Amino acid sequence: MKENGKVTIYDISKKLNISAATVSRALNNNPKISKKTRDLVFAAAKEMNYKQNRLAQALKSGKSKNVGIIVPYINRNFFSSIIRGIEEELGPHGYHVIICQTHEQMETEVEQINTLLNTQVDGIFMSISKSTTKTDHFKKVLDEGKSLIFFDRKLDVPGVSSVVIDDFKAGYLATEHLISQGCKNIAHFAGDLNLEIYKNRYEGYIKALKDHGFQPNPDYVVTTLSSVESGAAAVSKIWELNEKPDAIFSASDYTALGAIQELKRIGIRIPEDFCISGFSNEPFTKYMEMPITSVDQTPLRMGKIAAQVFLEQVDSPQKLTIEKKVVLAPELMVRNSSDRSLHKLAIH
Amino acid sequence: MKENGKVTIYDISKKLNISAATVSRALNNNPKISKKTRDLVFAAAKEMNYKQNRLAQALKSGKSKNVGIIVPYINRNFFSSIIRGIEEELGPHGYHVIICQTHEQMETEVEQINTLLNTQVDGIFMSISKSTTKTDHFKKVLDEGKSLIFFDRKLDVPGVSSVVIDDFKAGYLATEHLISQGCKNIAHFAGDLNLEIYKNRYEGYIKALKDHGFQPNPDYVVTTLSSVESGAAAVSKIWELNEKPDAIFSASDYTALGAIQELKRIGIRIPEDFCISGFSNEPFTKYMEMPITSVDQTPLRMGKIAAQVFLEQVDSPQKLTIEKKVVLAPELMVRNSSDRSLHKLAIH
DNA sequence: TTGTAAGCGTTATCAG
DNA sequence: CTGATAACGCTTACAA
Repeated sequence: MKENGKVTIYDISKKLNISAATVSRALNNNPKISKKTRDLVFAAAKEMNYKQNRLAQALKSGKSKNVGIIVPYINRNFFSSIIRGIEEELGPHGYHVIICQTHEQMETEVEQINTLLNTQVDGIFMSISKSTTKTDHFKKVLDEGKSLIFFDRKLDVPGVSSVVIDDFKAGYLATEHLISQGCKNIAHFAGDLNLEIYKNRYEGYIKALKDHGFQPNPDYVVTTLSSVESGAAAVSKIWELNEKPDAIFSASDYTALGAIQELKRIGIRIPEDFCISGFSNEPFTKYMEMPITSVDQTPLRMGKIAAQVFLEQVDSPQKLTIEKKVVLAPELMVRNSSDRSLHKLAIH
Repeated sequence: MKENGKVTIYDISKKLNISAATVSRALNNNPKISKKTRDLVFAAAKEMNYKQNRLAQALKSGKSKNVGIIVPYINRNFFSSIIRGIEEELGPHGYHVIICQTHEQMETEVEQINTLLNTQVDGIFMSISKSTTKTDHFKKVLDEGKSLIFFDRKLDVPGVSSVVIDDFKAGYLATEHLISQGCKNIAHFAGDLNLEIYKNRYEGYIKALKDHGFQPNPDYVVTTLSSVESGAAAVSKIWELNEKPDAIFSASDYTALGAIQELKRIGIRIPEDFCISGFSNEPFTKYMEMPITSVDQTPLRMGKIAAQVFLEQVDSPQKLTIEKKVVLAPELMVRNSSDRSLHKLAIH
């Protein structure tokens, strides 16, 4: 029957003694085809194990029904959850998702964008790398008439849509929460302040302090890498101060964890003496013996919404002019590391 | 200059007054092209911002330079790490990876395979869903002359290559380790024994017991879901036995965590009174206050090796006959939850 | 060394 | 309602 899985509409047309065009129309449920031939075609297609060649379709139509997703690393919970959200939203619409990693290198990012464009994706979703400063490669995507959507980490580029969480609000909420627990000297473990997300978290922290009558203390702000070791080191650093903090709002769950470990090591009781909040709601935060308060960025939702923004754009005729900025509300997950309500009696 | 990013070799050929064929050859560094025209073509291509259309290339050559990866869920650390491994190995060879999820449904798995074949991927990597029993859809892939590679969860299908870890050995190692810590009554929290991986872990556990002179006790084997709650429930169950166990080899890190929480709740000291080992080396296991012993499945390496197997096959002319079975060695990560060496003095 | 022309599998246009 | 034909952008015999 089939020689090597290469059945085309042409084969069907020969078998039925009709033209390939008719077969194509029948397969696409073109209304001008008689029910009779349509049934005939479907039957033959099934029998001959025919499969549409999406490559040919794509070449003809100019739409590949593929989208690209570029992230620093695939195997970070936050990113893989976003990818999952995009896939689940776009899959039912017939799209496939192609995944690329930048390893935080701008150079790689540029390259990935180029190969994705070569491959004729219909759009690109991405979180920019930490080292990205230029924006030429983003403009190229728009020049080709494809939509570009940033999620989480973005840069302001005209014409580019974005879906992010309100990092400012997240920083504000977390800090306010610590204040509500009675903390007076709140430190902040910040990420790279050149990245918008970290800067916003920092500014939310500052604003919350001021709004509640606290004077921000620059000594209390430590820039850290997102790692356990970095968190422990940062605690050592602030512990040298005369007036020691009694809380930390950390922009990373990993540094928060490192901080907790170090604080315990030097005999500080949490949350009685010291409260702490992380950021990202990494899976491990809720599994700890002392679950860590953290900000949930709702990555699954973020992915789904990014996908919806994309769908709106491809369906729209004047797509290039659309530029949608979605800002999602973060969710503070209060857990033992900062929840004194359970310890109130013990304190006094 | 460029109207809408649609520059083709034809545009270049017109501009240079040469044929499109020559342009194509020049771009592909065909040696029969004079250096002069080659340089001219490259210069013009760059100036006109020409981009190869990989779709057209793919249609012509029959190779899309895309591969599909099908997993139950993208945002599981184990799977996303494998995907990362595949991407990093295949990227430099010009391949893109397309990702699909099955949500553990065989029906979805069949569908995903079909759409991937429609889209002309050059090969498919996958971990089968829990509910998969049939193998027709796998045969279809082979019938189309594409290579199919299973990783971790597999079924035996002639012609399909696979990369897995030695789950039997992993079960054996973990159990033997618990025995070496002095445990006498070792329970096993098993996964669905219809899946090869869980059956092998179970059998490794049984074999280790026997090899060390212990009589396996069916009451000590509890089938669990991979969840924290399920782990706690399983502990309650074995705690009803007259002769209570003094160790657990759990086929999942989540059940191991649930077990630890429940054991602590009822006042059991770990590892002094009770040792426990999980499976998968989930990130949280090492971050716990009491880090959990676990089996590392080296997913990154697994992905890279799966990719290498694929590359060998596409390069080979007789690809269909090749069937490679790779079995990787697991790594037992011994941590506090089962390490009595630090507590020896305290015990006696 | 370069040009001509056919073809990869579809779909759209134009006839009939 | 159906057929012929061109075209999407590229590669590759076959010629020149």
